[in-house]
Amino acid sequence: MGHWFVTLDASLKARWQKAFPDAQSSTADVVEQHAKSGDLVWIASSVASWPTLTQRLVPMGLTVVILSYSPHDKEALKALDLGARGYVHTLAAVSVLEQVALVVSNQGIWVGQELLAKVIGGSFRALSQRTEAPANDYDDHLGVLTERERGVALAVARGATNKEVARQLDITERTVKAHLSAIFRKLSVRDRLQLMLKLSSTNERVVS
Amino acid sequence: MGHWFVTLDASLKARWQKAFPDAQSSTADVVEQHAKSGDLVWIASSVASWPTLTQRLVPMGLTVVILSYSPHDKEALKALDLGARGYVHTLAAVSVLEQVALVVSNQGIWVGQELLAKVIGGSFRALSQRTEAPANDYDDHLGVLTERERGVALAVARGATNKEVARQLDITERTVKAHLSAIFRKLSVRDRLQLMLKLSSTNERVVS
DNA sequence: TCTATTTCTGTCCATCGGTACAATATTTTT
DNA sequence: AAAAATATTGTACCGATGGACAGAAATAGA
Repeated sequence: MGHWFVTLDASLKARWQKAFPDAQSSTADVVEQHAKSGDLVWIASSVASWPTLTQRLVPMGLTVVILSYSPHDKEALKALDLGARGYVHTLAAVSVLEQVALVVSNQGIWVGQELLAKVIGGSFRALSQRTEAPANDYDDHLGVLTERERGVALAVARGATNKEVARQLDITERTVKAHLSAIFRKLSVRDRLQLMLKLSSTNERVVS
Repeated sequence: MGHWFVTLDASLKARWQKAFPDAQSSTADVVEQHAKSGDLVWIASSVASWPTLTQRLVPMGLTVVILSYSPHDKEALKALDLGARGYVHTLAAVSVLEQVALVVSNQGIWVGQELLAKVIGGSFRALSQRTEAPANDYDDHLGVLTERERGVALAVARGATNKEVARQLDITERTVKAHLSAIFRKLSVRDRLQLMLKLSSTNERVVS
């Protein structure tokens, strides 16, 4: 199994070479063309194209780990969502990187404990609601919305612009506005900011 | 690193003293006032106020483990959601308690394997990374801002419009815009929505 | 004292966001 | 079948937002 490093920061390469002496540091293109199935690819999130790169590499059978200088849950979730199998601090100790390599190359997923706790906590709400409370906080806010409106509301709650929502749902921006007007009226909020607050207050899952 | 025990059950104290001879058994108030950052606090779930106590202790930099006579998934998830880092049976073997202490005091999370398997379907590994530099998340995001910029950022994160912020801080709308421009640049966000997300993601306090 | 930082303000302008009028087609309910 | 709800798109209007140029006063540090 080979290791590949993708970064713009030259100072990182020395660090990584130390952790994995037989690793190769290269560009996105080179990795895409020469990496073999099963190889492990470490990508710095400072590489702007890391999401698309991840999306391309994962289907090729490569294992991707994202490294971030300022790890945060949202980016971690995005990384996992795109198929990455690990999310670590760029400056994690070499011993940690070795452990990460071990875990992810054996079908494991490596993620920080804060995120893990949140994921578990979020699942808890979903589970407990189904088992004992049919009327849940999901319905409290989003239940009055139609399926389509829910989709728009969630996209907006993630910070998307109207244009982005339109692209995501493959409808025109005008339609997004129409749905939003209905959402605002039904939920009694004045704009997308208040909508965001309303949803995030009781429905953390919108970020995942 | 000190150990603190919070319980109403006197019989537990002897047990815990055996596991951790240098530990202190005391009340919630005492712990809150004397425990130091990094200390490990064991709380029996028979203490009715354990959720609120956990919520107060975690932000203080304390590591919290909840002990339950009748462990169940729902309570465990609630504990984790509140920031506890471990959930164990009150009568777990002393050797187990020692392992728990080792894991949680090294940034790990301890939960029963049944729960872990149930919630995450076996795809996650309960390994954890030690994220160095535990600069708190407040400074992570807002530390680079000036005092005034922080005020503007927090107001906007609560969903206020520029006009409202201007009124609140008794400055012109133009000044609010100037501060916002600086905030966006410093925090690398494109607009107030992303700012909102960035702040609420790791700093729940701003929205509450 | 000089400099850098911070705070506050101005105008202009392009874009975004939301509403007010719409209309049409599809699906669901009665 | 008729009615209601849902999903879609259009034009026009206007306030909100954010950047592009600014400038000026106060404060803190060297």
